[in-house]
Amino acid sequence: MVAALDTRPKKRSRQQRRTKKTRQKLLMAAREVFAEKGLDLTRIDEITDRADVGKGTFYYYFTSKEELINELIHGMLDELTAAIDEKCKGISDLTTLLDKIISVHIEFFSNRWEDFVLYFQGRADLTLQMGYEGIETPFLNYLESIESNLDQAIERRLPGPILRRITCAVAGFISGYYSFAVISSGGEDVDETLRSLRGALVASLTRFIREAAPSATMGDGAQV
Amino acid sequence: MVAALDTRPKKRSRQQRRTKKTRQKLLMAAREVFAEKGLDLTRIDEITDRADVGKGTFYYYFTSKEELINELIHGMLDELTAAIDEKCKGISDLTTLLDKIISVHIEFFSNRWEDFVLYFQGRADLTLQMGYEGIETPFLNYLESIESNLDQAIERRLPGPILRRITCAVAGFISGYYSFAVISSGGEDVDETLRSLRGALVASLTRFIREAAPSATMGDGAQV
DNA sequence: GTTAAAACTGACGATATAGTCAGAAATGAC
DNA sequence: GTCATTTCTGACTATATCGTCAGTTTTAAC
Repeated sequence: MVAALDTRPKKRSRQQRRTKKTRQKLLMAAREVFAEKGLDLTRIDEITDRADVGKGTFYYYFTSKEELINELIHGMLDELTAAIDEKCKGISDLTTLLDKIISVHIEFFSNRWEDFVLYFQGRADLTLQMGYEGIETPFLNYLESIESNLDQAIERRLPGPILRRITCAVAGFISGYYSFAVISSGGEDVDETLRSLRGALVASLTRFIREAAPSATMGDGAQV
Repeated sequence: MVAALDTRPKKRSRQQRRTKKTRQKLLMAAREVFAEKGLDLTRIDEITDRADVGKGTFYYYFTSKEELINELIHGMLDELTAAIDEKCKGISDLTTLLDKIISVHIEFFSNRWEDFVLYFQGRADLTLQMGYEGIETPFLNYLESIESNLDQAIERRLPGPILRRITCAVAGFISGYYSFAVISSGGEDVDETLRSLRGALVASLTRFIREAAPSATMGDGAQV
């Protein structure tokens, strides 16, 4: 009962690899289909077809589409949040920080169109009264990550609600611009387009924060 | 064949009123359900139930859910676009114009949550490869309305692509902020929250445009 | 090789939704 | 009132999707 506890951890590796691979095939297939037809209209059969596994296999790994969506969005946002934390930790200059936050987003979504669709569809789902359960949490974590980094870079401590508004604005600006750029650029060069506006975006966000938090830091030189 | 052309226009008013009312009931019911469950997951029965008409009535007025969605989004965006055109026509000062554009959005969506959901869900749908047909046009009209007003207020003529980028940014910023504010404010005081940031939003957008279009107008005084 | 456990399958029954249609009810014209 | 036209109805059929499960294949352990 106790002795036989770790007989398996290494020898089973073949099976483990197969399991991991199948699971991954399902997740990747789902990401693709979601980007084509949206979360709601995607059918399980379509996912399993694309993953080239039987339908039963899906239910062997997931209990429902909802669980799958949760895992995908959670995974994507956790990764994005981690990237923000890693790249922005300790930056105390606001402009530098904003520049970093934006470039993390650009790099993250670059060549990962499916993930941006997940991000955007997930967010749209949050506007509904009856959306998918459990999506809210990773989005709040994501916001909190941005928020704590901003908090660090703004010397003066701002009241919670104001800081939160600013955070929403920063996150909203980035994704909002991104999404509209998609409509009119036909979807190709969104990264490039965003990249070219990065400087202006940073400058205006810096200004936005100073304006929204009137007494905040003005320490790093002139106003411009 | 020609003489009997306008015998009916006035006398039929009772029936006409009924028709209009029923149609309206269906549209309003759909708006509500869409805001609860999203475009895709809304079933026809749910709309007709809420509108308190038989299911067949839906198909008497619309050929499909897609047509209904088109009409709703088209109507909403046409109204928003018209409001922008009306309120912003002829404003030549960039800051004043941006302030107006933002306040039009705030006023428009104020107490019309269902319309904001339509707006946002519609936009999310545009990120998909296989979304609803015909939604793109009204969104492009909407962008063009903002664009032509911006073009007027920026003294120097900007190259098309750059102007378009700026337009996307303005539209994206507004709706992006709006949508994130919803998540963390619980959905109540979004209007108020946005209103309180309007000044900062205007200032930073002004700056953004000047930054994104380096040689653009600097005529109205200093840099700040 | 044998045996047990884990991974996988796809046909199947249950359920849900779309869209139709023959007829009912309301309205307009007289 | 009658008759014709428009509007409305909800039961019905056809179809699509879900989730299950008895059985097959693969892997691990021996």
